[in-house]
Amino acid sequence: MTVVQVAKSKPSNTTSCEDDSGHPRPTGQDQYTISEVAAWTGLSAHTLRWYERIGLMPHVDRSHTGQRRFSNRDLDWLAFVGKLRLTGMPVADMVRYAELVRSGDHTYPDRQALLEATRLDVLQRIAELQDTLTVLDFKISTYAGACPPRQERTGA
Amino acid sequence: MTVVQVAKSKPSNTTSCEDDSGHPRPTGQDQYTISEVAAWTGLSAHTLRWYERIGLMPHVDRSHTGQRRFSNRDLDWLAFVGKLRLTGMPVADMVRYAELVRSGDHTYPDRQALLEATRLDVLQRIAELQDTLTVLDFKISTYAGACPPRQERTGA
DNA sequence: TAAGACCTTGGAGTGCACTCCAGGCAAGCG
DNA sequence: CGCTTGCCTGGAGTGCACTCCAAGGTCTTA
Repeated sequence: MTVVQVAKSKPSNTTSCEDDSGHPRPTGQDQYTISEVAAWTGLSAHTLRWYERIGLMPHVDRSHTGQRRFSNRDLDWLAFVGKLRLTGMPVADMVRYAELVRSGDHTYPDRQALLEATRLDVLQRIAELQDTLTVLDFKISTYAGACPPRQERTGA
Repeated sequence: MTVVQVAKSKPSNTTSCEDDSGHPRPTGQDQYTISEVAAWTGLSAHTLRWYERIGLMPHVDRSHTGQRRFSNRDLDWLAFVGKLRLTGMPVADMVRYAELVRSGDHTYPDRQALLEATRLDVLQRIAELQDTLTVLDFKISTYAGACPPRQERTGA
């Protein structure tokens, strides 16, 4: 039934306290133009500016002429936001999380709660998807000729 | 993608060649008003009418006064559509599938191809979600106090 | 120094999937 | 009979997440 497995928590080779925020970036620099970041993240430059405007990005550095210069830290944040986005979290909630981060260390419990709620959502969505997979596989097998669905009785 | 909301549907344990399109429905009848169907599917009456309008539903029977009377077959179809919706398939694609069904048996290969493509999407989405789970678990573990992230270096 | 690619802004526009509204018909009840 | 509840229609409105535009400044390469 083509199961893809649920919720294995991370393989975790790096379980140390040190995170990996310093890993090498595209150009090896710490200054990226908006189009470089767009290419790297897959987001459009429009979207990156929009993220900043709505408070989903910390304030991005500017060159002396006012152009954005993204740092590696910004890229890390964007990568994380990309993960949150994949979970289906609404942008408004991501903004809320960003606000918590900006508010300082005393928001740790709130942030943890938010991520845990998200985690539960993800778990549920995975379960739903696996359920659809079962249905899909069944339908596909009927179309595969093993069992021609006379008259499309289920309507599908 | 952002798949939102559910619409819990029948468990459907029968996996034989015989489909289960005749199993007992809420009231045991074969005639349901739009509000009964809305309650049962979790969709709004508005949405059900809209589905019919855009061609996502086969033509629904009407009472002598023109009110919709949904059949068990309609409910089956709706349950399947709910599954497709959970996969994140755009409504336009579901309509396309519905058109194939209406076109007759010679569209089996197309339908199969469509479902197989969807299946692959689902597999990929599950993989993505499991990936986000890894990230989420790691973040949560840092907030859990085992290892307070000094200075929020990763930005999260 | 000039062309052309790239960046800036606020605000307007887009596409999707609903969601609601106005105005009206129909059935059941006291 | 009037009242309430439920349903009908076409079309307009909503919320989200972008996406694009106009008008202009900047950077790079020839």
